Amino acid sequence: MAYRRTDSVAARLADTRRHILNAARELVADGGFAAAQMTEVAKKAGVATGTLYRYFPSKEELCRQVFREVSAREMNVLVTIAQGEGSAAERLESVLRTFASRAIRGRRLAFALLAEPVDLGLAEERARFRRTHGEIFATILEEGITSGEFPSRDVRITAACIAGAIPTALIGPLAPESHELDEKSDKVVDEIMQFCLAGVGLLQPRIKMKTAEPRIRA
Amino acid sequence: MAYRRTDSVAARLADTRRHILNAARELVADGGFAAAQMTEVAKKAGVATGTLYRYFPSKEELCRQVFREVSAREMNVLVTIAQGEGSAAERLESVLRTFASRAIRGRRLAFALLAEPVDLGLAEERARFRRTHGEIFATILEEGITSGEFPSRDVRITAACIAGAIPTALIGPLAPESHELDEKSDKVVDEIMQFCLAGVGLLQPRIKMKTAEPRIRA
DNA sequence: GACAAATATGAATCGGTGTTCATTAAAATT
DNA sequence: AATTTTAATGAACACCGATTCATATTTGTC
Repeated sequence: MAYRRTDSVAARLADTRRHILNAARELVADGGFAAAQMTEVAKKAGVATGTLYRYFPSKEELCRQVFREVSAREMNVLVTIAQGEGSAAERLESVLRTFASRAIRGRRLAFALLAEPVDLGLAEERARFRRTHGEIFATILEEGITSGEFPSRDVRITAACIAGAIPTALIGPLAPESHELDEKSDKVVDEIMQFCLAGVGLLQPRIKMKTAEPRIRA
Repeated sequence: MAYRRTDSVAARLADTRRHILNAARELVADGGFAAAQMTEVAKKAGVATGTLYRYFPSKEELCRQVFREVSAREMNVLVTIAQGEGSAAERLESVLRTFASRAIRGRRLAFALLAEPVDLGLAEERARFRRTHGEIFATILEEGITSGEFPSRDVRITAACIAGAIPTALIGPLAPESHELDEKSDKVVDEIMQFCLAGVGLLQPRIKMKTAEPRIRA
């Protein structure tokens, strides 16, 4: 009779796969994707390099997977807020603040996702990531326009502007070394939000300065 | 007696150097920096690969030089406008429109400068490029705030927002293949400007829709 | 024209990483 | 226990473009 994959084996395989992904993510989290070399990933995961290729067809796919997992977490947070309670303006405000302040907290990872020089494959994932951000913003904008909270605009373009403005404004401060943000971060976030909210044409951009920071861990 | 470099030789050397830079720039202009391989540059410039290394210490330096030349041209255009006649609001408007519409015209080159995945060395040049954009915007903003045209803001952060918003909003459309812009470009530019001008808090953002396009070639 | 110095050449080399694969170990079936 | 199938190993390999360097050519002096 032929060989049959036992549950316990399947579990161990899944476990190894997780280990590999976690190892890769940790490397990325403190050295960027540049630090995610196959040898290092293998070492950190406690497997041989060849083993990596039993779980992922190539380095590119492994990295993409890491990118997707990390970015999916961020996007879920934003989507939850975007689809939650409150007026469009309130939700936009909350989404923007969350985006920015989470990026600041998870600096290195955020830098890797948003700004680190990466190769073609990852650049593609990054583009997807940006596009999704844009869609989240665009949805809220549409609702806000419908409800009369915002003036009429091309929501795609406006959303793209927001999706570009936030990371760029954060990048100087986001650079792996800079600790400049540890004190001024609130101010930076407020300033960015003011720009974006005014940009969409929100008429009373009174920013709630004392909103509690999002409590989900990075 | 010792050898002495003749004028005619000096001229020829300078000429070769130019040829190399031009060849590289042309490759970048229609294939991005990825297409600027030393072999290709040499072929296009009509010299041997080894010769390249008599003029530039490394590929990185050659590419940086190309980046600087191309970006300097763009920045000069913007600086000229920024330091020109008119109210801060008018100049900001003009700078933004020029930035965006020039990027659209020189699509491939703009994409290479602003968005193409590049290696560390070029990423550094790109960061410098962005920073300079920011400074140009920031200067105008400061003047506008002083003159009372804009509300008071942190000009560095606001400028960074603008410097990020424009390229990102253009990127989808800027991607090498997309011809989507050939028709809609005016609309896209207007929409981006509306966002940015509103973002800085310009109170009457009546955009001059019929401003002549800048006439300097890309 | 002869000699020396500078310049150009391009095939061969090098370097760094991702990937492979012959071999070994582990797990499942009879 | 023997046999077969799957999983893991890691040293060797492959790749690919940047870089080098021994050689040839051109230019400058006497």
